[in-house]
Amino acid sequence: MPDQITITLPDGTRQSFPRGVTGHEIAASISGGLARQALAVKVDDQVWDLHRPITKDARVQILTWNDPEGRQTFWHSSAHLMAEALEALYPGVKFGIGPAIEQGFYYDVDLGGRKIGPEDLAAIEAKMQELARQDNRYVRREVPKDEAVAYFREKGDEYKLELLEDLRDGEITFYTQGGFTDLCRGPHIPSTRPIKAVKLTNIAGAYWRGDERRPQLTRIYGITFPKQKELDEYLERLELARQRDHRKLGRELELFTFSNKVGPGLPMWLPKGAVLRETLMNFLKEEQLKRGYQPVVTPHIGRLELYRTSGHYPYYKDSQFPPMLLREEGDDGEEEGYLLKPMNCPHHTQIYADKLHSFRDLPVRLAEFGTVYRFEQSGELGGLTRVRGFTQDDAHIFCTPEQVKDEFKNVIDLTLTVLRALNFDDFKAQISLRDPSDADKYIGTPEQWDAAEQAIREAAAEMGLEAVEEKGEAAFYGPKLDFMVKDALGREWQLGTVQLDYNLPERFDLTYIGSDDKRHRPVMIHRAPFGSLERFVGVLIEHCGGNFPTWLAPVQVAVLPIGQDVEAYAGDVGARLRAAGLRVEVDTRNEKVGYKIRQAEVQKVPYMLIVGQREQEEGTVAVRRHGRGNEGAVPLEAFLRRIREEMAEEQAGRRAETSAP
RNA sequence: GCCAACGUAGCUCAGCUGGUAGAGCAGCUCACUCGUAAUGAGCAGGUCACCGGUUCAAGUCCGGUCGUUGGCUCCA
Repeated sequence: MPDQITITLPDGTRQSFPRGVTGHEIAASISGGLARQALAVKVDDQVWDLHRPITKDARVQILTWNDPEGRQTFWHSSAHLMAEALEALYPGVKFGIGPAIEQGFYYDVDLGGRKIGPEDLAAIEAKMQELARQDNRYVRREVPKDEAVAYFREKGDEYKLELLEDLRDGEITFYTQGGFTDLCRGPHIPSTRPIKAVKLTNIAGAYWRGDERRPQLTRIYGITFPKQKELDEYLERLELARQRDHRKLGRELELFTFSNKVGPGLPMWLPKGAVLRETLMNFLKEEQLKRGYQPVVTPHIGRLELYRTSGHYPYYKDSQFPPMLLREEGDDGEEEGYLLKPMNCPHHTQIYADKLHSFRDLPVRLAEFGTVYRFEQSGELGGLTRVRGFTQDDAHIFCTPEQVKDEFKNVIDLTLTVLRALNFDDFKAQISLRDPSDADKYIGTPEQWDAAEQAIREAAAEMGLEAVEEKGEAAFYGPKLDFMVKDALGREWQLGTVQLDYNLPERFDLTYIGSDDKRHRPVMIHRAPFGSLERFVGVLIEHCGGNFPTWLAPVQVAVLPIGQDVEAYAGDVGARLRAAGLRVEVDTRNEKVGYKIRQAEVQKVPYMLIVGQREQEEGTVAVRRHGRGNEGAVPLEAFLRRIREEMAEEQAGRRAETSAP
């Protein structure tokens, strides 16, 4: 064996190093700065400790704080540091698992009957910082299984013992830093020193191994940074997120509300929120008409038999409101009654089945803003993003297998139109494919699936839509294309969805007559560009921080007379704008104009028109754009042209005009 | 559904180790008639989420219920 190995760096350069070289040594050979910043090293596709010897040819990348995997390693090591602090403060504490997460880390611990609350976190943080300053190295050690078992048996940590049961001898490693040793696969950063800023963010209960029959452990969440400044920035971002929280803005802007008396998870739209919602719906209705959709309307309930046929009842009984029973179990052993609809598709199949369809009729596109009710688990409810009653911008397309690709293109075009009109520039498309190793799970033939998956792929490509493919993510009844949207704070939400369905046409025995004069099975496509109006508006509020594009703003123009002597003129301005189709409020309250401006600014009204004697004499309005301040007086007609033009451009997605928050 | 924290006026929040509630904003009234982010004064507003217990006495302590939030689990 040669004593030299070849290391390939990310830029493609190859260098020879002595066998057993460490990531740290490679970093040092590149630059002293890199060696100081290095947290871990990626060897081929695995992240390793910086001081672990590399013994064969490999691709090597030095990981720093700037690499996601570097931060993960940093946070994983921070979890160990927190565990060390907990052991110091609460002797006898037992440990579950303590991984890094997207933003920070947590550790599940058993405090043995002791309780800790948010007030204890500061002490733990202080202890962590004290320990971090000791600059203790994270030392990796391979441990025989019996020795590992003996260690945790002695320590009395049954959780680690259970974890050990699943591990094979020879694959077990311990990591020790300072006085704390943990069963851990690693990797870790070289020492505790880089952990400078510590914030423990939350305490929550979590079952051991996610199993509700197992003991409940205390999960402590935290995040750490190499610099205090970065922690400060992180906390600032969190504060910003709170400012944009749709629940807070929804109340402040009077968009929606909840009432205990109505019930949890059942949102009510206030007048301003309802305007917003209707404006969105009208926009989509127009776009759908352009694309060959036909509106339909169906009732809010359906017979249980309908949902037995569709397969939704009783299979999804747990997440449905209990049925309205007319008859308990009858002779056939089945109850009879009605169900509040959890989906619109069964109703739509019956509209399709209302008449005999020729292949010449297809595709049939049935669209409805259908309100559905699902009994989400109480712990899942939250704001508008998870509710029990919501309206889907639902449509079902019945088509031939050959038409699937064009229909997907049509829907992609529609969805992109919607996203552009709302300034969602940063979205992700995901094609969910079947898991080829589990063919039995799926309805339809492999040939059908291959064709459908290929059709979706091609549709996305031809529409210029970059989509990631996820194998095994498809539903049992068909592949799908989902749109995930990031809000302004980088959180990801699934909104729009397009799903192919082989199942329902089969279950409802839907047919069309082909050119061969025989009956054929149509394919069904479920699609919803918004997904649910409720969730979509919730995400939209957070995306724009309540500063809606002008075409959507509940109040588009506030007319603010300076004194009572110009109220008549203000009223006239308001009337003319309203006649032009704008949503206008005229503020004739007996207040100073500064106060009225503040009110309109706080309510995030896009345009304020201040009118006084001067404007009245000249037939002008003094325009003030939300967040920007006074822009001077213009004739009312000029303002009307401006705002109309702006809204048209916004809807076409040509302008990303958002006023300052 | 499970765990934890929380629940005081429409909103945001005070209320120490138990001694029957307080501010700001919003609302109403009055005065001021005002030129680009809060005019002043006054008034009114609470079964302290609900139910039960401990106590001479409960917003405060204990138990339960409901709700909210954060997690866990689930999501046609």
